[in-house]
Order: sequence, then structure tokens, then C-alpha cells
Amino acid sequence: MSNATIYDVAGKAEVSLATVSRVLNNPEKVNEATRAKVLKVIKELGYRPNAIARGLASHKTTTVGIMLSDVTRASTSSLLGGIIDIAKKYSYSIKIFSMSGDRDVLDSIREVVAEQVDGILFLNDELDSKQLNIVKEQASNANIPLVLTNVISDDPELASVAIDYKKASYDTTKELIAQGRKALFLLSTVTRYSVNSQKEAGYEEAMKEAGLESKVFRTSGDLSINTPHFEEYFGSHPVDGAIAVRDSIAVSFMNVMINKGKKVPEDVAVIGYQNTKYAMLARPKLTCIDTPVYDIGAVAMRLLTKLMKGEAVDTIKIVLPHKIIKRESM
Amino acid sequence: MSNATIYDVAGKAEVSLATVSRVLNNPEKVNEATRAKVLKVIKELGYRPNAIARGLASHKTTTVGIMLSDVTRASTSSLLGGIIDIAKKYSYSIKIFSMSGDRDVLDSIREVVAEQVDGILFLNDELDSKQLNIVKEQASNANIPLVLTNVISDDPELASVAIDYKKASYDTTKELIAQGRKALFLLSTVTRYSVNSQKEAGYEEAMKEAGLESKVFRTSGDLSINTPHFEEYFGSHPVDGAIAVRDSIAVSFMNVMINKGKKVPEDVAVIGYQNTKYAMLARPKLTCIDTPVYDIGAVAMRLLTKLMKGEAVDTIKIVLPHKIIKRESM
DNA sequence: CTGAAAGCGCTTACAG
DNA sequence: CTGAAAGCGCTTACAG
Repeated sequence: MSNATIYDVAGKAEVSLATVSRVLNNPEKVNEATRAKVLKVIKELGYRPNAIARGLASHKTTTVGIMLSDVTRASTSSLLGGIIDIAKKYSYSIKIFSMSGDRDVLDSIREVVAEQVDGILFLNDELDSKQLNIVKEQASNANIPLVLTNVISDDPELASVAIDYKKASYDTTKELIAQGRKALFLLSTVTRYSVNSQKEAGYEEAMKEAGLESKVFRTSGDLSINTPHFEEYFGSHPVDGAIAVRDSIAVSFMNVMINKGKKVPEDVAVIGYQNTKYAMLARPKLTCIDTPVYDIGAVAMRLLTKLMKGEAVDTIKIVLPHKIIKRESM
Repeated sequence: MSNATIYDVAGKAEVSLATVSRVLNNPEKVNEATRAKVLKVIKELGYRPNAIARGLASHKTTTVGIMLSDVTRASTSSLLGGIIDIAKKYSYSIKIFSMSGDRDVLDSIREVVAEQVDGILFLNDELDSKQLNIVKEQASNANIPLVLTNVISDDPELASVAIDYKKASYDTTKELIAQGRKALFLLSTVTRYSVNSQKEAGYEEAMKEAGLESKVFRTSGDLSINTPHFEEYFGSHPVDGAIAVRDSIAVSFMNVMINKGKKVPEDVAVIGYQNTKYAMLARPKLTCIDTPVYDIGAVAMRLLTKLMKGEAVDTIKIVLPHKIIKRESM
């Protein structure tokens, strides 16, 4: 019924519980013979140390807290994929904390701290720098390492891993301009994401350099909302190229253009962000900026393990490479 | 620096720690005046009880373990969306346990048990009934409620919530047959998922009743693999209708058909499962069987809360309704 | 190399 | 209604 405890193991192996604890945590410190004896009993009893008790006694839970806003976003689940794989490799458990928009940031981070996680991966890119600061302070007060994962902050004290979204947009916009296109749009979201604001900044810089007018079009990520929105607006506004902050938005826009009788990419070029399945399934196939989201998650988790163990790290700000995948829409 | 403990609160409020504990857990049992005094100090100190210590003392962690195989699957992340929202509502924390294919099932479930979760949501539908039994036994030995979430099992003792995938496939196949189509395929995965086997069973039953030959085509969920696979096989095999176990597979198949010069749905009807964004973004828009995955997650989590609290439940096997969303591909 | 003992920060009967 | 004390299942100095 109830599971074996360390007392059961100690009793059956005829050693003290300290010894059992040692074979689990510092096996090299115990005599090989007694170690074998204890290991045998552990196996027989199917004993696994109670993680909660261990956490209380050692002040280490070997679990990391993941703070996010929406699991169903394609980028979030890819990020999680990378995080989970690396966490498993380093034997960390994962606890998910979702921050609903209305909830207080301070309350959210305090909850995570109260759960005694050993480290925090912060994936919520909907916060401004003031709110990010609250998170930073609470984490550092509690002495818990924190890594921003695919979240942008210029605070040099905040560890982070992401790609250079600004440069990605800048370069891509430049290419579009070089093709002679002028009515270029950046299709962004109504919700302000720190990551998307970087994409916008790069676009705006390139447009400005070319003496062109920046046009950031904000809409919903929801197809049933953005489709009519595109249909209406672009009925009267010229456009010959667009970069969307997500593949799905790019495809939605592309479909609207095609329905209006435009040719892609001849009349209008369309580029998406992330390189999801949407891009491959679209017709024409979507050209997009490949953001290695899985890798960002994995690298962030790896960085966090180092921070938690107090290992030296080269840098606290990691920028992963991105590339443009040219397909048929540009 | 380090956070306030219950001792700090008790000291500053000039009461015993038992009293502080009570205002947190059984506020009605403490005098209003002292309760107010304690609450005030709690607020001042920003005190939050250490969840680990509480877990050890109370034998309740208010966390549920989610066992899954792959977060990046669209169905998994929607399931998680529903789970997270309901868990939050009932103040449960969520811990993710990923089961890599090669890992021992027994080891996986023991790990979850050792983490002292109060309940388990099992989302991994890649296991056979023997393996499912191991999970069931370990959970019940440890007295931890378990709910299969979008996983099929005919064991009447296993709580589960899903839709009737068999009927969904059966009905849809019937409709296709009623249109006079005969060369009907079920596009499934190489990996055996319990959910997909139900989809196959319903299809096969309908085909058998109509005296038609069942043709289950197994391929990868990876586009770069299934696309050439479809191209080759359907170059020489006739097909006038197909139901795919996932939207993305349906769209991939549809694209191959269109590239071969077929008309959808005139020459070949295509139907997907789940009703994801892929379906809406496809051209023509994909007709599909809507599986309310978010709801399945939410309902499973709700059922689990009842089980954890020992509340009475009407049934331990919940079947949610599904429907066919008719768009352009059938 | 091994054991006895204190302690992690709470909860929960048990008294009063 | 409130407090003193035991206990949850471990880890970790400290002795020996």
C-alpha cells in the first residue's frame, strides 16, 4: 500500500538511515560492501526517496518553475519541448505556472518562490520592463536563478536566451526593399509581446533607412478575426510585401491576398516567423524566418542548470542564430 | 533576503505558530480579532507558506502530475491548456513528466509517485493495456487518483475522458460511402496510439458493413516524410476519399492530391481530425472531425479534483460529444 | 566508513 | 479559541 521509507530500507539493510541517505547522495563515501547491501534492499523494496521530504531537508527540490502565459501557442510548446528534454537529462522536474493576464505579477512570482523551485525559466513575453523588474527582484531576493527564455530585456543583469529578432526583421525588410517593393507591412499582434516589439523595431529601422513609411498592422492571432480584418483593410490599401510575426498570421494574410486575385510572390511577397508546419503546408509554401524555438528552450534550460549549480558561464546573454528559409512566397 | 517563515509571523503577531497555521488552513476556527492581527502581519511580511514543508506535514502537495509523451503535438498542448486553466481554478500546481519511448513505464510512474503528487493525469496514448495496468497498479498502491486524458482503455476501473473516436470514424466513413466513394483510406500513424486505433476500428467497421476493403495507410506525422510517401504510393493506387488521424496529415495528403491534378472534393474527399488552425488555413478549407481537446483536458482535470477530494462522481468514464465541421474538402 | 541527533517549515491531534 | 508538542521523511554537520 503505502511506499517504503528510508527507515524501512535502513532496518532491512541493518544500517542507519544516514548510511542509506549517503548511498543515494554520496555513494563514494560509503564502503562498497555496505553500499551493495543497501542498494540490494532498495531494489527489493522498490524504494524511491520522498521528493518532498528530501526537498525540505536539503533546501533543493531539483525542480524548475516555468512561468508562461499560454501553452497553446506554437512557440510555447516548442520551447517546452526543448526545456523538458534537457531538464530530463539533468534530472530536474518541471512545474508549470501560468500567468493569466489579469493576475498580479508580484503574486505570480511569489507563488513560484513559495513552491521552492531551484530555478525559474520565464517565458512570458507580454510584460513591460517594470513588471520584469518585479520578477527579477523577487527571484534574486529568494536567491533563485532566473533565465528569460525567448523574452527580450536589455537589463544586463537578466540572463536570457533568444535570437536577434531585430536583426532578423531588419535583414528581411532590406531584402524586400531590394526587390523594389515599397508598400511593406509588418503584420503584428494587438497584444504587445516583447519579442514582437523587436521584430517591429528591426522593420522600422530598415524602412526608415530606405526613406519608406513604416506600417505596422496590428491584428489578432485568431484566424476568424484577422481574416475579415485583412479583407477590409487591404481592400483599400496597397501592399506589395508583408512580414508577419507568426507563420499562421502570414498564411492567413496570404490566403486573403490570393482570394483578392493577387499573385504571391509576384504582386505581394509574404514572410512568416518561426518555420512551423503551417509554412510547409501552405500553398504556395511560405518563406519564413526560422526561429529555433526548441533550441532556445533547450539552451535556456542548460544555462539554468549551470546557474543553479553555481558553475561559471561565459555569458548570461545568449543569442542563437536564425536564418531565412526561402520557399515560394518570396 | 530569505523569505519569512511561519515563526516570523507568529513572533510578530504574538501568537503561536499553530494559530498562524490555522488562519491559513481553517480560518473559521480562529477568533476574528486574532485572525485579523495575523493576516495583517502576513501581509506586511509578504509571507507565503513554504509549499514543500506544508506538503510534507500534511501529506498533500496540491500538485497533480501530468504524464505525457510529447508536448509539441497540437493535441497535447490543447489538452494542457484545458488542464492548466482548471487546475488554476482549483489551486492545484502542475508538474510535467515526460515519458520518452525507451524509458521503462514502471520507472516513470514510480518517479511520479515519489514526487508525492495528489493526482495523476495520464496523457500518453502510446501504451498497450499491459503497460497501462502497471501505471494503474502503482497509482492505486500509492492511493493516488488517476485519470486517463484522451487515452482509450476498456478497463472499467480506469477513470477516463475522451470522445467516441470509434463512432466518429464510423459515422464519417458511412457518409463517405453514401456519396458513392469506394476507394477509401484511413491515413494513420506508424506509431500505435490508442486513440488512433479507435479511429481505425470505426473506419474498418463501416467499410466491412458496406462490403468494402479496409485500407489503413500508415505514415509519419512528419511532413517531409509523409509527403513523398503519399506521392509514391498514391501514384499507383486509386483513392477517392481519405480520413486522416490528424489535420496536418490530411492537409499534407490533400496537397499531394492537388499536385497530382486531382480535384478536392470532387475526385477525392479529405477529412481531418481535431479542427486545428491547419484546417482553416488549408486551401480548400479542410472538413474535419472536431475533437474538443481543450475541453477533454479541462473535464479530466475537474474529474480529478473530485477524485482527489473523495467527492462522489456520477461516472468515471466520460465521453464528450464530437461533431463534423463541414468545410470545403468533403 | 558509520551512526546519533538536530533540523528543514510546516500541520495536526491533544489539552486546556 | 489557543498553545505545546510530536511528527512528516529526509539531509547534514558532528563525533567517533
